[in-house]
Amino acid sequence: MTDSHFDLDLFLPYLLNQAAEAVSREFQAIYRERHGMTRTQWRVMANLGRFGAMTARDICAASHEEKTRVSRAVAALEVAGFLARLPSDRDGRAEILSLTAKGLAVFADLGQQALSYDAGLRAQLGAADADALHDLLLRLRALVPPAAAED
Amino acid sequence: MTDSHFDLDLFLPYLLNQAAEAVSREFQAIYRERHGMTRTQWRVMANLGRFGAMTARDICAASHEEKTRVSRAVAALEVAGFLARLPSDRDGRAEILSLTAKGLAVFADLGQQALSYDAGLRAQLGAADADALHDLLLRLRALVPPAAAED
DNA sequence: TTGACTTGGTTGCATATGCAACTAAAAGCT
DNA sequence: AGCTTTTAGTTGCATATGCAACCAAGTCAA
Repeated sequence: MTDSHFDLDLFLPYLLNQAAEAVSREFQAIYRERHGMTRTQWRVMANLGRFGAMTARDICAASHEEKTRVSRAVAALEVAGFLARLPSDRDGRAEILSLTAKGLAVFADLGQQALSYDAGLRAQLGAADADALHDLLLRLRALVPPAAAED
Repeated sequence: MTDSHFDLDLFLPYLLNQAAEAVSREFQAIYRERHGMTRTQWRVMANLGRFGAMTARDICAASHEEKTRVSRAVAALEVAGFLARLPSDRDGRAEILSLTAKGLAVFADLGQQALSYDAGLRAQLGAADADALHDLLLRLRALVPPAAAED
């Protein structure tokens, strides 16, 4: 991006999106075909699988997602029988979410898939470059102020 | 991603999306607020601005986008008076798209915004790291097979 | 020329999402 | 206690998108 004329192909936001879309498209096929799940649903599962029972709010905070998205994903996952809600005894508004046995099985499956997909990606990039990328992405995310929806 | 339990925060596709979304959200505010434009619309403009007159098909090929998306973006941009369609004299199906004077002005504006946004991003990452990121993203995009919709 | 297949582009339909408005429970404050 | 302000979640509405089906112009081959 040295010259004064604009070239999309040198534009970081564009490249980021292209790469993200390309990679996501591939992995999406997995959770979609195997469990009829949407990306947000998969993320919710991933959070519950990793951290155990937590509220929708916690998931929003942990995964930088908007509450509407999470709310709908949770509803769908409940219908699918992957998670259960329990009223919180500390806060009458909140609900404690946790994976059902069925949900745990799905998470185990997708977790494995994710690990191997990720490993494949890193192998193709080379370990050192993959780590560098990982690091850069974290820095980028941190650079940008959080979504307004996170208040 | 060394252990066998899956952690979303170490998952490259997830990080890629987070970073892309964070960055896009910011820049989106610009073309959205200034010209009421959607991301695909902005990309179409960017292609036309950079390459001059071309068909929708060419845009799809150049920007790895799906034809439906491009088709609708073109329709909206035409309504907004940013681009014009001319029947191709070589192919009765194709239409040659080009920016109107108004469209060129918008492109000039957004091009500048993009350049400076990109420069800001690169400055925050540091020139060397920014270049490394740029390179990694291109490699990533190339790694993944193109969308099925591109046939 | 005629018929089969490909290709540029559009449209219908179903779904995911953003945003704003809304409900109900908590917290603060006086 | 009584009142205002947050906060956890949900919902309505408008819009963007994916996918498959579709139309019309081209291409190819006999």
